[in-house]
Amino acid sequence: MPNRSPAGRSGRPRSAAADAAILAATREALVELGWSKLTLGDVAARAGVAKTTLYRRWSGKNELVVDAVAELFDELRLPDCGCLAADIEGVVLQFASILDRPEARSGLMAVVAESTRDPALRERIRRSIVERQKGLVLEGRARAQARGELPPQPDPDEAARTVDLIFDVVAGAVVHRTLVSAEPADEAWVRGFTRVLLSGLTSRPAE
Amino acid sequence: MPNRSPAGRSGRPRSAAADAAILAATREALVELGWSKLTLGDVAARAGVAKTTLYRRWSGKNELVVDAVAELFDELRLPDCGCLAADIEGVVLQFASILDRPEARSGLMAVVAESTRDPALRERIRRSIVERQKGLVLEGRARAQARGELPPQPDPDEAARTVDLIFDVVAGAVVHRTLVSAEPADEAWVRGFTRVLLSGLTSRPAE
Amino acid sequence: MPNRSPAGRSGRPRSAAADAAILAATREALVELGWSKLTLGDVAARAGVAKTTLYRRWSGKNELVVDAVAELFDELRLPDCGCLAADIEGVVLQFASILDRPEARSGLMAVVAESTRDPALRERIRRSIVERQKGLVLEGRARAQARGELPPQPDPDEAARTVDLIFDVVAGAVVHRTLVSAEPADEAWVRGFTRVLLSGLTSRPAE
Amino acid sequence: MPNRSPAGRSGRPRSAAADAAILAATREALVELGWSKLTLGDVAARAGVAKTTLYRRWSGKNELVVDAVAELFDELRLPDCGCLAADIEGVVLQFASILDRPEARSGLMAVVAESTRDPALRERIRRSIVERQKGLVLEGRARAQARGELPPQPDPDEAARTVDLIFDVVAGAVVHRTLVSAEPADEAWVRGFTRVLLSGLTSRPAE
DNA sequence: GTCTAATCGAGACGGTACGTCTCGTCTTCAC
DNA sequence: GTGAAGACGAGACGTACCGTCTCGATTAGAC
Repeated sequence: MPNRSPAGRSGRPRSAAADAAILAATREALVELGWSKLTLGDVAARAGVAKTTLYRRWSGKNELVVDAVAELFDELRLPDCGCLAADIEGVVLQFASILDRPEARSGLMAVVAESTRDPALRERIRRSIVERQKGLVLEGRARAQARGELPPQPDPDEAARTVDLIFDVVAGAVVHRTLVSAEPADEAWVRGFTRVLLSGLTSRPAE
Repeated sequence: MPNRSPAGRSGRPRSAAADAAILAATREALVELGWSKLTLGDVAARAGVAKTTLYRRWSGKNELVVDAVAELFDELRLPDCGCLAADIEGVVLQFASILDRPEARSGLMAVVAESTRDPALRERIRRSIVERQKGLVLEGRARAQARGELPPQPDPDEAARTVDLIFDVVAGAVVHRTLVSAEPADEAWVRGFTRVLLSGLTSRPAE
Repeated sequence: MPNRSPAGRSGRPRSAAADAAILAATREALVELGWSKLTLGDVAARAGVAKTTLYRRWSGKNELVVDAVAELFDELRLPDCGCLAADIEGVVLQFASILDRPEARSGLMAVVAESTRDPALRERIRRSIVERQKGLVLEGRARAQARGELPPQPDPDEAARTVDLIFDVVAGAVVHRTLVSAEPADEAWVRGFTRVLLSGLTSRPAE
Repeated sequence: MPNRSPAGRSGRPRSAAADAAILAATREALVELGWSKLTLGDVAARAGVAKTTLYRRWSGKNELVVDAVAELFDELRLPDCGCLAADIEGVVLQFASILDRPEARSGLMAVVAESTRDPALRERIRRSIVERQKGLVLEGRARAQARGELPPQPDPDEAARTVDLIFDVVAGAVVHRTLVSAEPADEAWVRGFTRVLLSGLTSRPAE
């Protein structure tokens, strides 16, 4: 994830341990200080690394935090519970539990905010964080269509639009619940959300 | 929105024009510089005001930006198109068009990010921005229930939970579409979103 | 000596105490650390002053040290012992005792070295340090000519050249003895030097 | 002049060409950048040599510059013009012409300044630069005494003191004229200086 | 002809200081 | 008492060098 060495050939190679130490230190500092009080000098000191070493690998705070937060999403897995609703509930709960960690809360929205003015940063976020999540949506939808729980969509454009829509609805709702409304996305909420997502508002609650 | 004068009695009264000039300058600076490069000294200079004057009225960058951005949401109105779907589409489009403005894009997510570590700021955002939007949801739901488009919910706790859920789904989806996916929330997307919201994923598209 | 305030009008005036504290701290640091290890951050800390305050007044290390060292030469006075030789011996001893102080030893040659590439610095040294010393030469020569100890020089150009020459010989010899040869310019040495200066090498020693 | 190889036995021998290239690069950098902006990394790059190679041979900037500047003084020769005044004028003009070269102006005073806090450096300067010049004074004085132009000094201590004094006066005056007064030590000045040195201030000018 | 050990270039490393910037406060003077 | 102006202490910024280190690739003599 960090910048590569320029030529790649001669000279002393970059320490691989430093990368890991820096990312861990970044998450630690996010927890303790939050995004706005996090300084690269402090991160370097926590990692036992010189500032220059950090700047050689990342071009700034934004890029560093994206990489540090992205690793949190590595643990996302699509469960296979046998029915679509349970699968959705499972993955949404995982997502919510990641967003519940302070290093994610502090960092994620901040880099998204910065990305509104920095296309390279937006692309980095997309590659590091968003695409992984979208893959889960794709996989879940395919599995549900195979089971007959969702209607098939033969038109690939239409299918892509639907995946994007589902992704924005799911991720957006969880993020908004967690960070804006600042309420826990707990099991009860996830159950309600899944019902609306699958059946819509106009259906009766299934007591 | 800014802090009130302490005693309120004698001496020269505060310039009312200064408040407006400062908020306008803040939005201008947000457009040009974005959140992270915006400085209060710069805002004061744009507004033709001393830094002291600014700090007397707002306690910091976060509070100032919340107030500056909140004014953008004053124009949100619930249309009355006669049917729930059209009402939703109308208000979502309005919301999307506000989020399309650079002063909102840069500022909104940034203050939300900051608010994860600052309860007072979160409360300010809730009062200035979120409650107004939630009011629209409440009003629209009531109207739809009167029309019979939505099932009634006699239990007030259950009703409040539903309003919160709808709000998180609608606002979250639009924000995610606009800022994270960085795609326009245009009419086509809004129509698809409204269909899912009302009918759920399991229903067949209404070709 | 430090830079003046730009407009000179409104706003908080610069602290006069800060100037004195900074110059004193500079001399202290010169004694402890020497020129090359002296840092402006350290000087600011010793003076109980922010780095910005220091940089607002001086444009860099060179200018600051010139001013700090220049104050040491304020105490130079031309004695009036009744005869030229004694007057010269007196003033040279004073000069030597200043050059014996570590804050002068460390700083003076360093700024002279820097001034070889910086005309503005050279001019600052001339105004702050050199002219004062040259004034003593002028005064002493006039007094000696009045006493008949030195031949009169009616041609003003020739007179100016002679003053410059004397100045370079006296100051150069003391500086070279003190800093390059690193031997003390004590009374015995000063006596020998004065004899050569007045009578030349070809004369016999006056035992 | 550079450090010797440690053991001296087997393994690849040090490149002799590198020494010369480094010293030449040092003088080049002194001319272009001056002492304070000269960096060892830059010198190494100019010499086409790795920083390691440079540090293996010299322990720091001071030592390197002393050696680089010392080579400039190799060309100093005592002329034999038949009379003391002409000999002095000749050697002083040579000295002045060396001090007129930018690589000497920038470097010489700087290392002298550093040497006030570094006895090892002072000793290196003495061995590399000062002793050579003092030898010329010794030689010239012996020649002048043989010719009867200077009085003999049978006491060796007294003789040594006189040599030191002459050396400080001559070298100090030229250095001060060149670097502090920043005026050229041209023929006219040298003639005036020599007259004062030999005959003293109290003698009448020999029109 | 190996072997072998010090050399070479390149460049990353932990440090430290740089000079600039912004912060939020304080001090002065004019209205 | 407010307002513009601007100095103040504080501290992070990103860069530049420092002098050291770790690499892989030469080299010259010793075997």
